[in-house]
Amino acid sequence: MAIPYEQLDWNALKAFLIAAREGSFSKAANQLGVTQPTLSRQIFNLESELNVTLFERLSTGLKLTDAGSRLLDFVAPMAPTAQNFSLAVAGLTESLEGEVSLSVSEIDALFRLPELIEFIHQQAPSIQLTIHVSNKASNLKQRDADIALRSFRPSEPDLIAKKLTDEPIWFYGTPNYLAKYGHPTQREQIQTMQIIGFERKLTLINHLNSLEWPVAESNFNLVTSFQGLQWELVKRGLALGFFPQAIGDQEPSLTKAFFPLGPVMVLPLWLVTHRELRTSPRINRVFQLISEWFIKKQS
Amino acid sequence: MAIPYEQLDWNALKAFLIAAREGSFSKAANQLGVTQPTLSRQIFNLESELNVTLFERLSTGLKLTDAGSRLLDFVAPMAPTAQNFSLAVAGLTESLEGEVSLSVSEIDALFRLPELIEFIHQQAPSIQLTIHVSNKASNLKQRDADIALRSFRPSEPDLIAKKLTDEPIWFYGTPNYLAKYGHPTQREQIQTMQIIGFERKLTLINHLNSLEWPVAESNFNLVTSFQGLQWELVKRGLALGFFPQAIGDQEPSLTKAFFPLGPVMVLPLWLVTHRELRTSPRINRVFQLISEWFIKKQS
DNA sequence: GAATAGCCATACAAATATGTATACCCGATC
DNA sequence: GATCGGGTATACATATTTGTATGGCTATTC
Repeated sequence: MAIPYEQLDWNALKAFLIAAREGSFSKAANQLGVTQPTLSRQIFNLESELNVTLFERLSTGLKLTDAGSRLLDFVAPMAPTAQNFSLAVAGLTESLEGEVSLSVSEIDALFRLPELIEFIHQQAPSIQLTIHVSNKASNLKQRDADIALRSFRPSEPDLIAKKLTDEPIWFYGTPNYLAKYGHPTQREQIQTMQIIGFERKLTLINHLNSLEWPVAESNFNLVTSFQGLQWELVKRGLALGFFPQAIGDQEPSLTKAFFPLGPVMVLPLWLVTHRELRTSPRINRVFQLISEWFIKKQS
Repeated sequence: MAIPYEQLDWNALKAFLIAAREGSFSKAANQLGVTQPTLSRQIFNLESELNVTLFERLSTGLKLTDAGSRLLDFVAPMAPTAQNFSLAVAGLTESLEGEVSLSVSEIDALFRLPELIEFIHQQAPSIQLTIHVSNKASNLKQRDADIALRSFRPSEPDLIAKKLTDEPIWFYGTPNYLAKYGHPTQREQIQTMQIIGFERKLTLINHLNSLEWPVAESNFNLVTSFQGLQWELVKRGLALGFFPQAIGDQEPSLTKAFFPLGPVMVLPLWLVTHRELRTSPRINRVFQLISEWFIKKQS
């Protein structure tokens, strides 16, 4: 009855292979990084377990038994397999080629990624980028993506995070829309205006109220979570919208509203990745390139 | 730089394989015959050594990383190899087919083996017998043969020995040769007779002297170590010869000399084998058959 | 023949691995 | 929402393995 391979001591099989190759416990022990008595005991234990004498011990070294010779042929292929595994490990940990997945919000995908991807591709052309676009927080722990841009600090202790910037978020509108309301500069003036809303608008309303913006549901007649549509509706002069300053200021048809009051809020932008940053040169490289790009953009 | 396969922990590779297959440390631990914390630590150590994260740990179990998936493909072939090895072990320890080598002296080869081999072949036809004929003691430890018939007890502690019989050794001669010397019955009468000598005849002379046979070099004018020729020369009436009683009595043309004085000496006959008797069904079987044959021959 | 080097096996002390117990997390069910 | 079952990680006690030191054997060299 054959012992299941799960129950076999694979290190003892390795020891058998090396001892047979070297013809000596002393020499094989050197190769294995153990001492001769240890190896002697390991082979003895293997022989006991298998109920087969693998070697005769001579004072001049080892002599394979017939059984030993025969079994050696069966176990020998494990060595090249293990070596191929080790080469694959080295290839994985040392190579800059391969795929890195990046998770970003819709607005970042529309306004930042074109330029950022061009930058990354110039710096590391062998890296394949896969972009996941979602406004939901990517689950990096479950490997939805390797790297994410997020506007909140990650709470998972396993993730690695770097803060890229603090982004002012302003109300933006067309000059015509703002002229229609007299170029408002007081918070109370917002009560007669429209703001593009998200799906969870009660949360948004409460949050703006806590920031002392006296808004109500009547200010949110247009609701969409798709940030690209928000952008287009604001550009058509239908309502105000919230946008990061770095993005809003790039659009000539939009201008900040309530300018003397400053930004509505400030959101952090975090670059997040999972533990593999420490072992994957590719992920590490992309992480660094994104970081550099934001630094450049701020200077 | 790839780690040499000798330095890899093959049991950890096995653990990786099984954990990936089961998708759970708890289940894999069961398969491996260890506990979950042990397996958890083993994989942690492997990840540290390889500098690669193989699994993400979820409270619902394990999720292979990209790296883990990729490396799994490289290490997977080790499992069938190990299983083939285990099957080969089982085949070796359980099979009655295969070769057994037997070492015997010339005289046994000539007079006993024909009948013994026929008996063994009838009882175990799948076993291949290889017969080594030599008057030198076979070195069983060095695997010159699996089993030996010897007229002295083995001194090597590693060998397994069974005493088959105590063989009387007689002087034999033709009736004509004995009549020529008056059918001798006194030890002194041997001084005028010829005895077939071995190559080391001084040792033989000393030994016979110690047994109170008054012989000298002049009694050994014919010397050969080839036992078959000794036999033929004695049958031609040229001299006396020493033969085991069981063999000498089978030859009608020969008769015991000095019969009232009894055998010249008594030599034991041992059946010897190496440790593999305990693990090889074939060797065990041949050992037993030989033993049985001698028992039958004596009754 | 004596000395030396190389080899394997064994006893005892030290180091390492493993098992037990426990805490925490998540998902499913009631 | 509370409970249960399944899962992983960690601390501490226990068991096992390994290293060090030593002895015995053989082959080679002087």
